[in-house]
Amino acid sequence: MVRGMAATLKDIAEKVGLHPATVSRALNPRTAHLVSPTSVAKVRKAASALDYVPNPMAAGLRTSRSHTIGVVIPDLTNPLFPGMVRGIQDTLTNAGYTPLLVNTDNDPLAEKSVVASLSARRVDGFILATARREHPLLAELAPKFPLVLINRVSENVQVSSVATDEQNGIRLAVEHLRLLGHTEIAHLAGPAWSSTGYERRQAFTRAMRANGLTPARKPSTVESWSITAATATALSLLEGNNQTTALVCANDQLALGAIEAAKKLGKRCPRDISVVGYNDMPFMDLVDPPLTSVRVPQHDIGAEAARLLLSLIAEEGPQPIRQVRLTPELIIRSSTAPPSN
Amino acid sequence: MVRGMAATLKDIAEKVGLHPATVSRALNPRTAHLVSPTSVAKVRKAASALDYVPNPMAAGLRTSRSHTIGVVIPDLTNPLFPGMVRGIQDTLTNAGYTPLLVNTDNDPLAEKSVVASLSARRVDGFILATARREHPLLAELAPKFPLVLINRVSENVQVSSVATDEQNGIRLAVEHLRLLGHTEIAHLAGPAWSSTGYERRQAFTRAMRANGLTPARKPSTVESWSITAATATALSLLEGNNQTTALVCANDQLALGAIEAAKKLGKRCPRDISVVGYNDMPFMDLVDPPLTSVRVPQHDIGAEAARLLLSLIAEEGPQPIRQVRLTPELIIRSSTAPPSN
DNA sequence: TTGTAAGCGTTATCAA
DNA sequence: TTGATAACGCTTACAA
Repeated sequence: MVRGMAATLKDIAEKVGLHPATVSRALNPRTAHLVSPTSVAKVRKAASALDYVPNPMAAGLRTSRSHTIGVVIPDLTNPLFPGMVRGIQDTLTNAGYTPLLVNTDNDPLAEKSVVASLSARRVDGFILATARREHPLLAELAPKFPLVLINRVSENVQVSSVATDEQNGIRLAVEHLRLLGHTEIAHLAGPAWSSTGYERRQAFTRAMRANGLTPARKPSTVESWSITAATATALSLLEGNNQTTALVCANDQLALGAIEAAKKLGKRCPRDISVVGYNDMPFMDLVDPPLTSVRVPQHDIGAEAARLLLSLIAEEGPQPIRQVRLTPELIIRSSTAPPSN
Repeated sequence: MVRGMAATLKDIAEKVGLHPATVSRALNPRTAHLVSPTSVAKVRKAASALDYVPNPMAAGLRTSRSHTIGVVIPDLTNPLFPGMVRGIQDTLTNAGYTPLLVNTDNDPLAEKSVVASLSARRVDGFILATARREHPLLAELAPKFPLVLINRVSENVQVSSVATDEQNGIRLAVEHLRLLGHTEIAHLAGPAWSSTGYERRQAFTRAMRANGLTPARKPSTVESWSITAATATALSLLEGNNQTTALVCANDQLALGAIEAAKKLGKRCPRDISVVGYNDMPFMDLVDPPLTSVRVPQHDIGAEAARLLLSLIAEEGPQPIRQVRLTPELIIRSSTAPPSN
């Protein structure tokens, strides 16, 4: 078949001597029962003989559903996201939906523009993995679209979400360090504008208290989720500080930066300083030293978010709010050890 | 504005007292010159007042162009791809196109089905990053769609492509090792079904000859692009083999597997064996030891492929074939050193 | 410069 | 059980 010449309902109708409307009904599982079995069979045969594929633009124009989902993430090259995106893709594709993936680079302006272009494409819903705590778009989007947040929850607006239990994850890290014998534990926190940065910082304070510990010092906040920024902040945290023996980091990039800083200061990880990361991105088992990290189930988060969104889309009437929390797991490797002094 | 109530051309037409067709012309940059400047101004104002966004399904149905591009990759969670995909996304989005991303997991059946679903969506073209040498779909797709291959070229079918110069990349690796003093150099080759595996293997033989060297032994072929498979193959390559002092690996995963195998055998990298990777994926500077690798410009490949595809789409008449080769670069780190004996 | 009218391929309503 | 018809929102000859 030549491009631009795909078979249509009309072609099938002519071939089998039925009306296009009947053919449409026969081919649509939801309406096929309205058509006589004989006709359905004939239509199906003709359809496959003609290599018929329904035109989603025509169907969408008529039904105003695109079977398309906007997936908004900060940055695909951040190794945290590919796993989640695949979870989303696998689930949506199975259900006959197509994800439209965009990046915001955590820039609110860029986010506004990509979300606008997704609305223009008439997506049927959104999965948002953007991490800013301030999120004006959310209030704007939530009433208009089925919506699921991943890897974070909303503080103000009532929206559905799939995230890990940060309290629990950070608690696992703190407990692990306490059990190793650490008491002087500090937190390398993520950016204050970031929802995970904020949540994990609070979780740290709480987990320390729950373990009967006092933080070695006020958490140091890294200005962006990057290794280089983390190195700089960790440098000033660790320099001339022989008290702190362990560091709970708000994600793996920060942990890598902390290890880098320790190396620069002539400290050895884990001998002089234990470091725990968060997310357990790919290859964290191969860095030097292999990183102890709180694993978040990336594929599962994505898959669960997609399932949840599809159920919201299927929902009649007002959108229910569902908040799913998945359980993180501590992966113990070689960046943590008992304190040496 | 409430969901499902977006403004249409007709709404604007009523507001400004013109016909919808005129409004359409005024809003379309390609036809705006046919409309009086006064009308254009009025229409533009009304359009933005009503938050008008064109409905791509309606436009697409009429023009049979979806402004959508199918992007087919093996697996998004392979760190080689996110950079390329972002290059594609950034370029396509700027041009008003939306990429539709799918994974094949290198399974020909899965590939067939995802490509079918993309055709069903009426994509305007394809970017294919699938790596199998046997590729029946290619011959089928090429006559029907504008098409660009990335990270590989086609052996049989004439299609456009953007890839790095594998000859050159492998040559950089071999020369680097020779300059360090290695003469007993072996190749850990990628799967034979894979086009890069095949190309790099050939390139290795040629580069050795060009450097006046004889390969330490016949290349060992790894059955899949995975670290574990590579570990197994490298184990049997290195075990009881004290002759080989350097390994050129067909990609970074294989290099990581080779290092793992060396460790298991009590060999130290780079002291006992030098290892070179290919691709220079993210974090290869942080593994142990930091990996010397041939860097391929991931973002550039994606961006260039998108630009090329857009130019093919704009082309009238038969599709020209353009083969772009980008230059790789050797990143020297600590997995290579002079031979110690 | 603008209006008219037809049609892209589908689905939903109504009638037979 | 099937057919006729209209409509979704847009573009594009063609006519005025």
